[in-house]
Amino acid sequence: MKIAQVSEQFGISPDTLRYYERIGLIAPVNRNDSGIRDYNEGDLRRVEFIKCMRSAGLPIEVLIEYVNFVQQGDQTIDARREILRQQRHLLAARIMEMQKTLDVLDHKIEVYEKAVLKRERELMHIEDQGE
Amino acid sequence: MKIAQVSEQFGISPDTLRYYERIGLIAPVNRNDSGIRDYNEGDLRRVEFIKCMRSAGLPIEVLIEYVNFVQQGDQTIDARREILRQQRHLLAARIMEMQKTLDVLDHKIEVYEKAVLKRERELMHIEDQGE
DNA sequence: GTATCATCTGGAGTTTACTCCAAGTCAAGG
DNA sequence: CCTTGACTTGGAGTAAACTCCAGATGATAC
Repeated sequence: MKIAQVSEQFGISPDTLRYYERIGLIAPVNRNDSGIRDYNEGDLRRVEFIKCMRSAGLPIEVLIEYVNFVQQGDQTIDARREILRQQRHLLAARIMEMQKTLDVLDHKIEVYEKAVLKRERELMHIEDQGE
Repeated sequence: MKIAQVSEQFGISPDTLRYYERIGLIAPVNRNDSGIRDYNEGDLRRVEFIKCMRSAGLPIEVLIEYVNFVQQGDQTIDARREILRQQRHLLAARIMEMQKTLDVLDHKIEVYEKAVLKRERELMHIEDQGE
């Protein structure tokens, strides 16, 4: 699969895909005879994983460390699991914080809606008086 | 309340607090005779609100627009509510995306834990044979 | 009264994560 | 054969949000 299609499929620009490869976030992708990237299934799975993690805000640096460990084989399983655990922890905390903010927003929106209703009632009142 | 205490209370550096004021994210804070900031209750509430919104990732630009509307008084209530609604929508979407990633992480961690158990069982097996 | 400390300002520097660009190569269509 | 278009590279540029700094000032501790 060529880079344009991968870009399409995951909503990541070709520039970003090449950038990820350059910095070692995605292992080097196979090329065809003329040096053009041809993503295989493994590449696609890796891209999808990175897309998922990045969309939740996991830092590139941490992900590079993780994929480096993956490439070093089974003796790094403990280290990898620790990275994932730590990131899971941070992510859960961020979700909770965002949920709090969501509640605050909901409350504020509600207040604004009441304010609008109140103003509308007042306007009607003025019209009533006007009639 | 002086800037160092505010910084302490909200976990925002003095530099950031001054920066927020400079860019109009927080209204100018009152100063004492020697020109030093003295945050009053209103200031503190505004700082807390900004802290909350920023911690959930709402862009500074949007928040500046919002606080500008607040300063323009009641005729901007509709606009303000619309900003909050839109940001609420975006935030909810981000939370859902992060929740998905959290699930993926949990699954991967579980797999790693099984892998470790498997390896441990194998090691024990080898020891059994060794005995 | 002087040394230290917190604060002030405007401006420059940093970090993270892309994003864009120029110049070059290759394959296919007319 | 020539043009068009997708792809390549290395490197430069950008955006957002801080973060740091130098130089000045004013207050506080001894």
